[in-house]
Amino acid sequence: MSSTKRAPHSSPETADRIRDAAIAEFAAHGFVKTTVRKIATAAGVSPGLVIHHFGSKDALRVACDEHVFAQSAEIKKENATASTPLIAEMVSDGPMRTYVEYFLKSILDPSEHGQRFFDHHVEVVENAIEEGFAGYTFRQSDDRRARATMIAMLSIAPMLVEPRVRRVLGTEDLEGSMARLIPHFFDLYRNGILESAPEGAPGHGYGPKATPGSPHDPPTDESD
Amino acid sequence: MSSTKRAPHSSPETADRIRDAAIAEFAAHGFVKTTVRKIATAAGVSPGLVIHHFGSKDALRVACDEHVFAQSAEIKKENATASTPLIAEMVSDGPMRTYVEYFLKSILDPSEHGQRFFDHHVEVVENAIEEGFAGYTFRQSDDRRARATMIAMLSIAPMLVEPRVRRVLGTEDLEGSMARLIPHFFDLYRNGILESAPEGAPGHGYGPKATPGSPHDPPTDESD
DNA sequence: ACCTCGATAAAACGGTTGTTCAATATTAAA
DNA sequence: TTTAATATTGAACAACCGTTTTATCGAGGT
Repeated sequence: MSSTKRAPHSSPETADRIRDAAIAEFAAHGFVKTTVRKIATAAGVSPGLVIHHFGSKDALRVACDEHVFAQSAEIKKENATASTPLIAEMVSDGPMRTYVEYFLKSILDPSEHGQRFFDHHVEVVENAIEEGFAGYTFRQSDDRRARATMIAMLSIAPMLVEPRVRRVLGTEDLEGSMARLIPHFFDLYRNGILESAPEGAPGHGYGPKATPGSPHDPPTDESD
Repeated sequence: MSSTKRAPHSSPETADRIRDAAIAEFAAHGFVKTTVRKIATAAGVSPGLVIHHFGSKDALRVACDEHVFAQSAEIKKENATASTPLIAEMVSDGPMRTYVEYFLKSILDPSEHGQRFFDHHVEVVENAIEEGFAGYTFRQSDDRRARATMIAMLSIAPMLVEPRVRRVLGTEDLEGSMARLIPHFFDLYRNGILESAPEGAPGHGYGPKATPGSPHDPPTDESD
């Protein structure tokens, strides 16, 4: 028994090629605009074969989700002991950048898939806040979850609107935009951006008469 | 000569009703997912009438762009002398909130329309940085444009990912999520979030060996 | 050799899309 | 009242969507 049951006909990695083409298309144009026919053309196969291998467009998306999740986890693991900083890994070209864009498209799409990605990202950030990250330590807060959520938002916001930033700053690619913005983010993280607050200004609240009932018992976390 | 040439038949504000329905649909579901038929149903007319009044779906979008831009400018003007803080105006229900969501959907859509919105927003923020805003003053920077771009990003990021934040924090609506997050944003703006940096850490740069050529002559804006 | 089975392509199917067309209704002007 | 013009509808159109069907081909097992 030779036990190789698959690949009776031609290439056995055709399904992988279709999946990779789908990931690239989804990452570039989102899920609604990407059609099965475009994926098939990009993979060099017929539209029917895409369905044959994955059952449906939605099932193909699930397969892409799992592959992106697993692969980016592996890249992160390799990167933990490597010399490349992971922020540079995200910005520079390569598979990780495609995965990040896939991840962003998932978050923006109002479907269940993206929620998993975002939940996981907040969890990662929450750990980074407590244990430090790349030598940096963070000021803690009573409401750890909300603080981690805010920082998670800060970390994905630049890539979400980078195509717009490009035109405002005159930069030509993601690396250029980031090189221009990152100094300001570091300055924000270290020193804040406010120079002075109006007299009698509270540490938070929208303004004078906002949130009359304090709806969710917001923790007072003014550290000093 | 009575000079009223329009409205020979029934309601003359039918076109306005169609436009408002389109704005609501675009703001809620984006441009790709919104169909002419859904707009027509929401406005209580036939699909053909939508095209009759605006020519095409894209031309309708242009009309919506202009209306949203003009109306939100007017609301801002009214708000400048009113008691309601404009952040509360954005978060609370009402027409402004729909316009903000329309604005966000435009930014995310890779079309020319959203760029105008983002450019304008950065300009508004740049003015606010120089002249102060609601009693707050901001630390300045050499690269004013990049700093304004960063702050503009920070101001729209929370609403971009709020649907995801909802599930992470257990909040039930936009107001609840913001009430939970805003204290942390104020803390970030006033004090930053870093407690300590690794020894020999520069004020910026991705990490140890990043940006070897200093590609865009980033301004050194460490204020102190 | 035969048989089976999965990979694959080509075509077709039903549904939805944006848009057009023909017909009707209604009002302003003559 | 007649006429011209526009608002409005309902049906139809071509294009495209995801999916199904049909048929062909080739490799393995027996």
